[in-house]
Amino acid sequence: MKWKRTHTCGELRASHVGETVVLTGWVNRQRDHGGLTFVDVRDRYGLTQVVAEAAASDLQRRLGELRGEYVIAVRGVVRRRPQEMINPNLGTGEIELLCDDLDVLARSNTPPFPIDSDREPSEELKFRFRYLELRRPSLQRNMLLRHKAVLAARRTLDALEFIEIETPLLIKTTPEGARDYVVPSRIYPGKFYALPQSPQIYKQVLMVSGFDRYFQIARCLRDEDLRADRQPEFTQIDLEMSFVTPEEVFAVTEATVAAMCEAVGHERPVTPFPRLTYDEAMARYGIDKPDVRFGLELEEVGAHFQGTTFNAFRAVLEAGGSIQLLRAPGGAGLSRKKIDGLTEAAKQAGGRGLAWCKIEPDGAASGGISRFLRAEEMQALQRGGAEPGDLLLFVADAPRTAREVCGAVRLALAEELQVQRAPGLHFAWVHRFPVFEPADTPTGWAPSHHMFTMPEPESRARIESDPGSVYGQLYDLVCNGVELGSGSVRIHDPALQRRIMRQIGLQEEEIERKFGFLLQALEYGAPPHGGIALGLDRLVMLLAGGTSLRDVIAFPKTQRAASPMDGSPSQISPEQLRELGLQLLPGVTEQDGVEER
RNA sequence: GGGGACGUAGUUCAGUUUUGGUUAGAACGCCGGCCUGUCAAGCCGGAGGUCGCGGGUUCAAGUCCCGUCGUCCCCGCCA
Repeated sequence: MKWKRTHTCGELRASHVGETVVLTGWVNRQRDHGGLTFVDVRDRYGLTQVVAEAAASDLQRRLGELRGEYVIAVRGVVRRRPQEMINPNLGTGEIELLCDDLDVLARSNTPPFPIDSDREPSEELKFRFRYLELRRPSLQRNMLLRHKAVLAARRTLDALEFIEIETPLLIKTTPEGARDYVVPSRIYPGKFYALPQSPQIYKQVLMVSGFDRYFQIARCLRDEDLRADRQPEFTQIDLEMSFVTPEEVFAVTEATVAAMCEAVGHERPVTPFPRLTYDEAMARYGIDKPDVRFGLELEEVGAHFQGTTFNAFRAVLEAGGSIQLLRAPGGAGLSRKKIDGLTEAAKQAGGRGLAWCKIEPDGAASGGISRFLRAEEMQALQRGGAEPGDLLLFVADAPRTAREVCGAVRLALAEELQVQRAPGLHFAWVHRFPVFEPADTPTGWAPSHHMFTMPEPESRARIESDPGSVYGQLYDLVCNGVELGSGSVRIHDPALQRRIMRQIGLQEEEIERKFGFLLQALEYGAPPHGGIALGLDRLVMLLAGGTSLRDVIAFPKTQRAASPMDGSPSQISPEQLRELGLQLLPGVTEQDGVEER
């Protein structure tokens, strides 16, 4: 390099007029007018117009030879643009650089897609040329936003006396949960490490060690199928505190999240965040991660139908089921086809169907199940707020199913009606979850979150006798219907921990083999502790206004968990396999679908 | 594991169904020329195609059928 850069491409203003400066960057666009050539130089800070005039004809010829994405250094004098040539869309639009010399630092092939364009290339291309995709303004912005958010989190947690400690990536495989990514051991042929699904056990051990406020920006890996909001490797802001109640975890989390919002230019959210219990969330929204930006809340209307002659409702009520009502104001205008679409949503959510009727201008019910509705039932519904023009949707089923199905219909209905959502980010806590949920395990129960959650004291006696009624000190942070994080107060009593493990069907031998080290640690003075893990990628996605984690992760994987840029995953050599004591099953090499490039 | 959408020039797409039919188009980009105030510069000219890949039906396939690969969305899965 002939010169050192003196300013960035987003920096120069009218106040710099007259200074001789050096800019470096990529050629964004070049406009050759014959006797006058403009080159826009771009770096991550902005764009500056460089100009050469006929007076310096050789230089102008060299500028004219520049092509898109060439990397250059330009030296020149900052000059004010003529008044009518000021570009108000550009931070540097008041000035331009009158070039006196140029150094081409690197040439570039014609890029496979334009960097400076709103037109979206195919996902395939963007993956293959991820480094060029990252050069585009939207991802430049998102990466910067992510950096600022993480920095704000670190600063906040540091100020609150948290210390950042790294935990291992090569750990022991644990049962339960997601499928592990596994790493073969060379030194112990036939044995494997697992990559962590979260630093859960390590952070609990750190509490035993006396690091009473720990955090980590932790990479987590889960070998499960991908979604727009799910990558196989993702990042959590993982934190754990000793001697705490959920309230203190809430306060720390709120402070951290609020600081992150503020750091990236969002309004600081009002704290404390609203809270609702799991039961309340299920009763009002039919889901444990409610989108509270709009109403359309569920209503239990079983009581209205005690004497119903409508068989579908009567059978459900007699079996102890529930009837959930979703009232869609103005929904009477929905076509039969749209209502069928909602019924489809109900079925997809595990429901048997959707009962509905419309309220006519005169207050009478029409369509759907209207002919089964008796006068007193209609009156009860009207007292409950049903008005002319409404569409009433009913889900009758076992209580839990009825709510879940109705919750799914609620979301579909909001889409269908294009219900106005409150703008901005709406955080909320959902807490007091059941510890166990019915599952296909030897005991019929699995942890609803994870097995380290402290059951509420009053319900501990029922762990064995009535697991479904055991509530835990468990909490989720949700935002705009997205689950952002989840945490709990943990069990620090080894005996209680063993009871929970047995209740989810772990055998004594298994407990010792897989969790013996944790249980042993708990025998040596384990403080009461609790914490939370926040999905950093999802939070940043919301802050950035993106719709996919690919928008906020520099090098994400495709839906099939591959990285087309570098070609991972890839085969390993026979030597590597031999060294690890591994042999591939016949046929697996042919199944390798990753295209060589 | 299952359901759906997409794949045509360097890129984004039209053409594919209704109807298989001569030489597959557009815009942007690229290459060359002209041009002293552009900033999505303009004007003139040019090059550029394995219609993802393989097979089949047909006198004839971008178009119909089967398979396969890739990308995306969803279900299952994700303590």
